[in-house]
Amino acid sequence: MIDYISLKRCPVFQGIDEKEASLLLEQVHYQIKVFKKHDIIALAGDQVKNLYIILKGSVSGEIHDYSGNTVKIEDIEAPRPLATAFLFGSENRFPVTVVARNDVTIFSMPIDDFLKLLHLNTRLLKNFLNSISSRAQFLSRKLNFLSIKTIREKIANYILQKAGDRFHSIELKNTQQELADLFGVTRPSLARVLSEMQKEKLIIIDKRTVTILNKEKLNKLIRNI
Amino acid sequence: MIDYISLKRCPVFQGIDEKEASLLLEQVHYQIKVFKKHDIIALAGDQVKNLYIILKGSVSGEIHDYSGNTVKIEDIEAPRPLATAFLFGSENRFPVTVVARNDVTIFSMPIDDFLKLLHLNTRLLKNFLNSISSRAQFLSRKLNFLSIKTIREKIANYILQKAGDRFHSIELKNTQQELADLFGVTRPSLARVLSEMQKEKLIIIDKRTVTILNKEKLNKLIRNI
DNA sequence: AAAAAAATGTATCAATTGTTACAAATAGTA
DNA sequence: TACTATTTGTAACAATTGATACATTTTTTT
Repeated sequence: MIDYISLKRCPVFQGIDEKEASLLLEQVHYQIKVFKKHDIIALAGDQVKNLYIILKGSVSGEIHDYSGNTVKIEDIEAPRPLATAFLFGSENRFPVTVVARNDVTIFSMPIDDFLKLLHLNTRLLKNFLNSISSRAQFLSRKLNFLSIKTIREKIANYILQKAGDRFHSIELKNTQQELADLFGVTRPSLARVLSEMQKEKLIIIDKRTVTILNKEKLNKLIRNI
Repeated sequence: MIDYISLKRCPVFQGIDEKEASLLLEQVHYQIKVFKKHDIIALAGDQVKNLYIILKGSVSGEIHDYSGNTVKIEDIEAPRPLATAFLFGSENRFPVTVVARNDVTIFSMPIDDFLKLLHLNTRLLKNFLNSISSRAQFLSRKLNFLSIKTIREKIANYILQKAGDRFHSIELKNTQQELADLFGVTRPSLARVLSEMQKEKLIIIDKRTVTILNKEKLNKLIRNI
């Protein structure tokens, strides 16, 4: 029997208690798979035939370049599910190669069994729909952000979003280089615009602290008035 | 009673025959709404309270930059559903403004009723999961596309994707303005780059037909070699 | 505390794209 | 066909960003 403590931490199983879960899991097939560091869990292009949930450890999603170089796309840690947005849909294949970053334990259940569970339990269905929707929403927000054209607007957007409604200053957790990557611009370009915005007294930057001097103008910037 | 012919063409209702469908639809509430060209169907930020399926016509999903610029994200045509990925999830709001591109008829059903249907019918559930997944997959591809920086690369990418492996020429279905919106650039800029690429004998454009002259170079462009 | 590494500020010049404007070509319609 | 609206081609100039380089500051390591 599976250790349900890890599983219920996963968003998909939230709000379902152990008794209910064990009743559900009795009716379907599932496996617990163990991988060691650097093991390949799935290859890019492989069909996704199972729901995977990482119970322990973390994996890395990688793309292998034409010249054999490896580009890391993202890390996924327990207790997150894997590639839920690719379980169904027209192209249900792994978009990346999944590699174990350390010792990894994975809960695996065939799609059809999972579908059965979704039918048996409303909470599970709602959870899963929420999970997959949130993923799409995340992508959509990313898309919105990328469609902002000028660096200045991106900065305003980023700062105001971080600041929320209440605060005058925010603490940056990233280096300029990381921010620049996030914005999809070069580091010197970002620094230049930050510096301009300081000269215009929109913000003050002191080390990693950004203080908002003129919230109105920042807002107008976003709205491009 | 609704004309089921349009509805069953929608991926969500695929494989469900008229008898079955009418039995299902009897148990829930739904509406048919009609819009004219340029009507706003939903504003970005509006809560998604209903499942929408386009029965007739087509709509455009747009981000309105505050300076009045419009970035078209995509066109959705009958019989596709609308914003399915935003029915659930933490932020169930329209990510884009939805505008009618012509005379549009839309089928609308409250979320709770729809959830009820998902429980009643496995095929429907599977269809819906497929739909929402495809959506996430689409967004993911879109994100990749938007992260391409130069117009030249975007064009190469677009043309090669349209062309697939076999053909030497493709037929554009969009005006330059629509393409430019899709790319998130201005129309003259797009035209300029297209013209340059013609001069460099990468492509030939005759009216709406684009002929690929140098596939290798186009490929290299994408891969940034 | 000293040395090394990383991050930041800034400058210059090149490349790309935006803005605006207008003529030419094409498509749509009476 | 003739007229109109839409689409396309192109040009000149402005604005933004990229690329590169290097000094300075800050952080991390020894």
